[in-house]
Amino acid sequence: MGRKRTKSGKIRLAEVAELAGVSPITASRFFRNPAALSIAKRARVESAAKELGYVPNLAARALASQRTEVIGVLIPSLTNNVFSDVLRGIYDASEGSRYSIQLSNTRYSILQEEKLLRLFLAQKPAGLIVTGIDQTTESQAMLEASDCPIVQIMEIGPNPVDMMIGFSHYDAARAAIGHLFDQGYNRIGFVGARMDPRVQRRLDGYQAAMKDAGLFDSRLIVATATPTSVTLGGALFTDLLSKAPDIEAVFCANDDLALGVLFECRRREIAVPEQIAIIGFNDLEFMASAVPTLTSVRTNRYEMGRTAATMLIDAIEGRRPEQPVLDLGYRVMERQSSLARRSDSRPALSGEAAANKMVALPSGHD
Amino acid sequence: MGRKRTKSGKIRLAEVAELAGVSPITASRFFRNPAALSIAKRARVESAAKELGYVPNLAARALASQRTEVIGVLIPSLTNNVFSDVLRGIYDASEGSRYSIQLSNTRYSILQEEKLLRLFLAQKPAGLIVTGIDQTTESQAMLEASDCPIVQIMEIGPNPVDMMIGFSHYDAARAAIGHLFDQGYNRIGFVGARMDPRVQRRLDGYQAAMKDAGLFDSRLIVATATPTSVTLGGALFTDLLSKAPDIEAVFCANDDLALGVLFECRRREIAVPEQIAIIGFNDLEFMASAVPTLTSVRTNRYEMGRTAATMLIDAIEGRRPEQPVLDLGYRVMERQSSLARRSDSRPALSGEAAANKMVALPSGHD
DNA sequence: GTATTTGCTGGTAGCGCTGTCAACGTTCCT
DNA sequence: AGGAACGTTGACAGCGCTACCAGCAAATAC
Repeated sequence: MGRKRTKSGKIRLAEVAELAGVSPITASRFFRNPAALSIAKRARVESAAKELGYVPNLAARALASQRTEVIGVLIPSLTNNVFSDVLRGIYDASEGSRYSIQLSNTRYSILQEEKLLRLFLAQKPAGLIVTGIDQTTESQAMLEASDCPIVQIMEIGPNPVDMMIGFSHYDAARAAIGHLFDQGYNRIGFVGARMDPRVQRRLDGYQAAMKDAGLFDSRLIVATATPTSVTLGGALFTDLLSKAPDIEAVFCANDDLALGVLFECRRREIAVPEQIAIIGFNDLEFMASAVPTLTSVRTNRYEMGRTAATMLIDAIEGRRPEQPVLDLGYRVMERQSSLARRSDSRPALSGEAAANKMVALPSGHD
Repeated sequence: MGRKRTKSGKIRLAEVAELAGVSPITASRFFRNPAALSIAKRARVESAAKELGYVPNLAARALASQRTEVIGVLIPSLTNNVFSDVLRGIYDASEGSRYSIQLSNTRYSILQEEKLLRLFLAQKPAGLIVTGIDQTTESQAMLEASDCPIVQIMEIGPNPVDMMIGFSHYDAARAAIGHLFDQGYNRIGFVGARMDPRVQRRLDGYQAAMKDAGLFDSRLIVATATPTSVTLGGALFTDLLSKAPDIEAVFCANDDLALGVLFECRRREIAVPEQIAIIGFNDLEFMASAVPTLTSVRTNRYEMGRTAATMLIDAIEGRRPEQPVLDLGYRVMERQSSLARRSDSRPALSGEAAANKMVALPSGHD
């Protein structure tokens, strides 16, 4: 027990090295690149570390190596369950790796994002995951100047800072409206909340589709900056009904709103889809078990987070992806709430399986 | 521009000190305890730091001071929206403070929790937030031995490691069942998923209430270890119906299950609450706008997270709370889905406001 | 007026680890 | 056999900051 001089037996790399009978630097290498050691020493260091319960001091490592093993993640909201799926993917992918996640919330403010970015970058993160493509020019410049890999998630656009993974919200919205057209609905309302850039692009897609079909009418649009909720869905739908009582279908910018619309229909005894069809966005779990089951645009959020983190870690470790921009696409999950119109027979409440026809995959964008 | 020798103009504390005309140590003090400086130097250092855009190197600080400004948070799940509310509270409270949040996911495994705890503790966090009171004895020992403040969240129990904030799931479940008794329901089923310790204690509360009333019947209980979902709610309810077709009400261990039960009732054309009453747990946002509106037990998750982080930061900075164990209570939000039974008149679909009667607040526990 | 306290400032010496480079022994090649 | 190439190891010198203690001036006490 005379090995360590510090009180309370602090285990440093030096202690491990001493027990293993090697120099500290060799022990250090064991943790960073075990392959560089001979088999014998590798085993000796390993068992010494285990015996002493050695845990490396990350601060010292970061200071000495001039880099951290932190992946910074900037997302606009913790409330929105869309992001909790993405986060789950990110955390899952980071688990087992040496990297730890540092999460910050921009609250949908690109100025706040810029501030946080400056803070993050100063700590020399190993990599960065940022949401969306609407950074300030200042943020843009900082990201360009930084020497760590960066992944932009949630959507794809023309000028990736580095890597990018997401899908086209514009195309996805067009596909949703296209599906409703196919099913025979023409007078389609739009209900949106929060109206962040991605929701805005969904609105753009909706508008373009409606205009192309010669069906555009501004009275069909209800949008608010208020954060989304199920209750709000009901309220906005009520609004929409008063502006356009003759609507045949509603495209909801997210599933919470769609559920609110469904409940409001039930409250008003409006039959879905016979009187009004509903389509949501994101395909949260509950959509498939609602009554009627609710059509939605599936977005691969968990996979997006997971792939983003995996790509990032690969890039950090020098394995740059051959494809820096990944379009994860979307998929219109057709369910009862958007069954074909003007069929005289009441639609049977059958299972959804048969109705899950794939309408679009990778959004063949840019 | 000949000030700094390092390439690319790295700004260290020394640069700031030089520009301000003070020693590095004085500059250092400015950031840790400005009050210790004379007014004049304080201003000089401040403007020098701003001019150079100085950002402290956290790794160096941590290494030199032997402590970090990291608050470790251990939660069992990122999927469960209960935790996203708690997390939002934690992040909100940490914002503006000097502390950053380090989140890890135990996946409902106390062994995983133990492993993560060891990792965290080795980095000397400023404080720790852990979920629940069911740590392994080893974890318990590590927590006791650690010298940083610790808050246990989500529930309260007899032996706090340090601080504790939550409520009694047992009492809350009893209150839910008590409410159903009051409304005239006797044959009450239990539907639970995941069955983590807190859900288990809700089940215990349910069982105790039923036994006390002489109404216990094991066929009334459907519980599974499967993670919760709306769809699962429907499936478990189907199970329950087959085991006990004569049930009058269902207590769902969480709101997702409750929504699934509601949809399943609709699918089977079972009138709620006329044929079967429903009560959920957590009072997620959608409960109040479902049709019928769904009764639930409100738990103050955001406040719990926020208060936990605030208490922790206070404790870190030496302001220990006078009350180390905080019971945040719960509240049965009475809504249409549990309207009084055997009233011959169909219950009117009135607003919920009047029905929001407080049944219980702080759970007067230990 | 001297002794003591207080407030502010600076010097020195690391915190625990890793980057760089040199040196060693071994194997392989010509 | 001699030299090059490789694989493996270690010495040294910091990374940027802060703990500790000493020093100095101004304020207070006697």
